[in-house]
Amino acid sequence: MVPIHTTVDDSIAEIALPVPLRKVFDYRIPPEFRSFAVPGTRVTVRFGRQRKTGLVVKLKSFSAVNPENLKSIEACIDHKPVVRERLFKLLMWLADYYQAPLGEVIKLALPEVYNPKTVDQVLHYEFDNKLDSAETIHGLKNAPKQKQLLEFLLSNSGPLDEEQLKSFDLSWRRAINQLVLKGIVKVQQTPSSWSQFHQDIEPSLALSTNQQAIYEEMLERIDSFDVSLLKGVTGSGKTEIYLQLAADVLNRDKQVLVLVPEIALTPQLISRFERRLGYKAAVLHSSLTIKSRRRAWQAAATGQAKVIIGTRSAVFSATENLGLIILDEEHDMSYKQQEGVRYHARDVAVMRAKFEQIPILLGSATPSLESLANVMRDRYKLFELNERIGNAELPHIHLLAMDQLPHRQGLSTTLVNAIEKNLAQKQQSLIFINRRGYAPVVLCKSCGETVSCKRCHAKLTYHEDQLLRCHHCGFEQQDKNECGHCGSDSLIRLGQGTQRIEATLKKLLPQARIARLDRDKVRKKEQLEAVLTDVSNKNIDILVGTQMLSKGHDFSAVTLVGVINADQGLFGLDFHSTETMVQQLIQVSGRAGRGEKPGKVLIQTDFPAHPLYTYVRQHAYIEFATQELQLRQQSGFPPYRYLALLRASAMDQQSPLKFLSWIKFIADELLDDHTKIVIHDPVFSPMAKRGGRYRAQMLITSSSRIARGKFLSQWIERFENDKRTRRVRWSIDVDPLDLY
DNA sequence: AGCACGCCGACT
DNA sequence: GTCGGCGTGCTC
Repeated sequence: MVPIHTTVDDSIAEIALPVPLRKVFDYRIPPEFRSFAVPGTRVTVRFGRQRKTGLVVKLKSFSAVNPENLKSIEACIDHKPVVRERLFKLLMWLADYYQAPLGEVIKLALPEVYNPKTVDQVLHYEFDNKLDSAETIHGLKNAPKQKQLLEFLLSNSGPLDEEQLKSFDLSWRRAINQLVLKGIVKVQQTPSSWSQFHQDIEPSLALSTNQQAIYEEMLERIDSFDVSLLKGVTGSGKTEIYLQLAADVLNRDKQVLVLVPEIALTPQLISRFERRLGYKAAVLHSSLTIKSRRRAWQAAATGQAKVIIGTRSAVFSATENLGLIILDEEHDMSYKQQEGVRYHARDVAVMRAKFEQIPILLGSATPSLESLANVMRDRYKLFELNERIGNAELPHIHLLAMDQLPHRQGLSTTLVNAIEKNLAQKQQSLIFINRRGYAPVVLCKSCGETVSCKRCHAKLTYHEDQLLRCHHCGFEQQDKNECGHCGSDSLIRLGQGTQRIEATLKKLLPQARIARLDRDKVRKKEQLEAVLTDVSNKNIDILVGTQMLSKGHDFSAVTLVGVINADQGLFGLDFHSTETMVQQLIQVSGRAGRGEKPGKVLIQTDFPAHPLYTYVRQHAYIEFATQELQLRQQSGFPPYRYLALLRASAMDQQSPLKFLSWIKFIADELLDDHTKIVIHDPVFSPMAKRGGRYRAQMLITSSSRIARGKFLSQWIERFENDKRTRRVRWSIDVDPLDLY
């Protein structure tokens, strides 16, 4: 056969566009753009009748699309790739693994990429020195704000950037714009600069023998892909190992990426890394302003920022020369995105380390069962720090059998007495309860009905501000005196939330300074900081809160921890709930007695004989995990089988189930071999109605990750474009954590 | 997701 | 008569 000779000219580009379509689109590259339109650069294209910014994924010479239908790239935005190859590979892996459209993944990971206006520029403002300053200031006597701002500007030599002006006054922009309009102040655009170094540096601490051994072994693995799992009880000095390892990587002129759970990203943590490592950290998290996020992102991407600290989505930050990833509290569920592209930042971080050929360090006092299973499979290397630094001992954990103890309003007298004694000794106590609000149930005594949400199958929680709130959809209504069913006025508020516990404690211990920490109290980050500062300055004796309390905050002076209502996790619906419960109990216990004085933990329970509490009491986490892993294996749950959950919702009750039954039928046709993939029957979700929509779901389990991936993409392709699909809202969750 | 086309109801 | 509701179809 005569070979067909054709020129490979790479005149076609595959473009990823920010649309929820599981494909890339082919466009012709006009000759004048050939040198610019390379993978990782942004281009403008006509898409249907719209104009869109897209990212070049790859080049090719032929397209399967009819040449008449091919459009051309309109313009190139960049002169060099904004997403470099390794990161790009990671995003493509992610789109494939989580069954998400590539364009969506790019939008999620790099929200700025699709904004064509993204430029690395900062505005600087300067007094126009052709004018006479004294005269100009006098002329502004009727505009005090502008006058003040101008004086501030003049008191500094040279131009000031937006950050600096913000420090003068939060409403600076209005005034400066006026000054610019009047021609008093000149604006300049200059490339943003990043001041790399942090001023005051703290020396490193001496490592214990154990820490030193771990550190040295990790150091040997610093030049290649390697996953280390550092299991260290609270107060055992995990962070010191992070810091010293990070310092070594920085000395090799490489960057360090530090990932933490959302709630743990506090100024204290950032400043600790900065002071110890000597570099200013680029901080990335979801609630930053676009401008400061862009600055930090740019600093990381250009390699100016050596230390990058962030939450979940920071796992995607572009880097110049990444040398190490540290992921703290690796068991924390907030690493899993629970909407849209449902990725798990821990798993993505490990993949990223693999693509970058660098080590990754996962740390936790209570490692996830997935990670421990990976240790058993020899994929991760386990390091353990089982003792606390210095003289600190692990806290003593006692169970309070609620059926045998007098109690009122959910508080046993034993616990109250212990708090009181602690208070008398001027020591702090922490009370942990996993429920917000005042009372989780409002019940009519005469007809037995409870007040529930109109939009969800859930009971409304009574809050102190006389409002009944739904904790699932945000619905609120005024508290009323009459029962909606029988009209009687005998409504009672049952059960305890954080607010009622706080109120009861205030009544019982009027001399105590009590604070509360939950989502209602601390809506904003600053409020959280304020409470934490109050606690560490010893302005608070008793802190009542939800699991927010268990996340990484160092309350060094707390010597007593009380846990109310710990039993919820014992009979949870999820395969995951016992793991989470034990982790939470051990994590809150870890808040007790990190300083000189020993800590005490009191757990109120109705089931003191339950075996889970034995593990908790003995701090036997690894033993618990080993046992639990056996159960997971026997019952066919992760990490031994791989799951995917298909969810569907609609305004009417029947459509979601109908849809799922239909796609199950398609799946059964697709699968000739049922040994590797099992599709469960569609069922209503445990909370069948939420936010006004009816929900159903279907679980898929597989013994093979690869088989699951192949099946899912074939399956989705079959049903996603069918008009029956459009009657429902559907989503796929690969490796789901919540099965509801 | 957007955006258009298209076919039905209730308004100046 | 037409303004606008959202069902359906398409985007290289």
